[in-house]
Amino acid sequence: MSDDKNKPEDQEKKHVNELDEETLFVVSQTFKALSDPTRIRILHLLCEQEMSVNQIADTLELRQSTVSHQLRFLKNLRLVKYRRAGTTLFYSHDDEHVIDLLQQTINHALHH
Amino acid sequence: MSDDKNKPEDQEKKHVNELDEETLFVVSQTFKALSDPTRIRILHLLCEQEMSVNQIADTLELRQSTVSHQLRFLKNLRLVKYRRAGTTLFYSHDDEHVIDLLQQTINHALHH
DNA sequence: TCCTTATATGCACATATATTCATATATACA
DNA sequence: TGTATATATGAATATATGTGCATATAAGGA
Repeated sequence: MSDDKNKPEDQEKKHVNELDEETLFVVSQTFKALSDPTRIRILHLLCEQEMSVNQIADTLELRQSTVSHQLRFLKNLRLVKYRRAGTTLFYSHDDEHVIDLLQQTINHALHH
Repeated sequence: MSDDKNKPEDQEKKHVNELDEETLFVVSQTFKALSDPTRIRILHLLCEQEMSVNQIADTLELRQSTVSHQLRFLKNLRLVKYRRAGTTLFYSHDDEHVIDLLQQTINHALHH
């Protein structure tokens, strides 16, 4: 058997730019936001319409505090925003790119 | 101010299909794989070329066992594969969709 | 002001996760 | 078979994470 097959170090070695720390942080945070089933369910809801905290909790059968905690997490990453109407806060998604990643991955999972 | 603005329940309410449990699991696992800086660095390396466990460890300045543990994680999700050459295992990526998600997100982070 | 409703927050706790060390396994070769 | 090299694995540990309870805050209406 030929040696080339086992020695990728002999090939033209492409230089891979190591990711800088900030990029690494942003990327990992983005995926971390999407790695929890509860947050996925919330964002999936908000794909289509804005909803109040209690509407989300009722729809997904979650505690109000659980939803509030996760919305804070998503808000800190600027993945959701809200508008106030009296005492009610209507949340909606605020990052098209992240919603796009989520939709892609859901579709991929559904069709495979 | 008009009432409509504050009553999304008056709007035609689109029915949002709740994600089934299996889809939710697959999607969250996929993003979980990409949520750790070490795994991101490994996958980013493997975007461009296959590498042995020790090459990865040397390049990224990680312990051999750390790399091996993470590769097992990625292998279980079929995100990487390997070929054997003697005692050496050359790992490469094995899921174009996931690599695509990673590249998109890195580019997005770099350009914003 | 008092009461009600909607949401946020702090704390506690259980669970999940990433890493390391030490060691086991596997392959090649003398 | 014995040795060297490459990788995998198990146990231990420190840290991160998600959730629930209780309570605080905030806004609106009587």
